[in-house]
Amino acid sequence: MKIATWNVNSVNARLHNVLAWLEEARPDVVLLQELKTTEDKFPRMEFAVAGYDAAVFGQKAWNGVAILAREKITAVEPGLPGDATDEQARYIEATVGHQNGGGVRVASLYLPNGNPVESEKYPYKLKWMERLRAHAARLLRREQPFVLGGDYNIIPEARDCHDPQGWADDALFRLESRRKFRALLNLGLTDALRACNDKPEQYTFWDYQAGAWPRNHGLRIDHFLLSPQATDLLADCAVDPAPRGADKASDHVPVVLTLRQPTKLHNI
DNA sequence: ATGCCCCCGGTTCGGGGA
Repeated sequence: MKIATWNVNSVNARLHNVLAWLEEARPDVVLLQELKTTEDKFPRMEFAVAGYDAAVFGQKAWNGVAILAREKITAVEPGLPGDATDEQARYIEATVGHQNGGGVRVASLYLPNGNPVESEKYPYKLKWMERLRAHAARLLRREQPFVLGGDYNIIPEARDCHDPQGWADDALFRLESRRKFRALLNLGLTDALRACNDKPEQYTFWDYQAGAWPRNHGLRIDHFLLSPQATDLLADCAVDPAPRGADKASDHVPVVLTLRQPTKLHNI
């Protein structure tokens, strides 16, 4: 099963880029972030024609997350638990396939940016990360495969940034943010890319400004975190930088996770 | 130190992104 995550920076502005990539990469599941539209304006029909069912948690102009899948999507839960007053559409979770026979629980998440750090946006980011940790802890008690994929807005380590010193005080890289990310890993979750690939410059984002893409001034901020049961199925995880070079590109590129079928485990 | 670029809503500029 191929699962991709991609912050598309407006699903309607990016529709042709996304459809072209789906046809080429043919993932089974796609976790989308930054839809920048409401559910009624989501291009559901265009994705259906391409072979994908969709679960959408949208919002006018900002945020918005979705799950696309070739298989049936069930048990959809929009919103991250832990704060009934949170109106930002940044989390959607669902089951793809049959949970008891090769299916997997997946979440598409768009973690708050948190800049500027002296504003109320930074404590909102940190609290959101605490809510994510509490929710992940509950999911772990099910002892089943799950995948938390999305734009985490966290640079985990210096090798994941073109200029670590320049980003030292930024909400994406300051120690307080990275400590919260490590707390997620410390639950027993696995950063899938780093389980497969130890190389630097595995960037997933390049700013539109200042020639960041041609200069390769990137960040690795889009991640897949896997439960132990999903990690046991991990076959591969890799960034696909090619879409960043297209016309009208998103500033993020897809990360692709490949899981083995769980039934294969019985033959080991 | 700031803006560069790109998207949205809603009008030709402001807010937000990272």
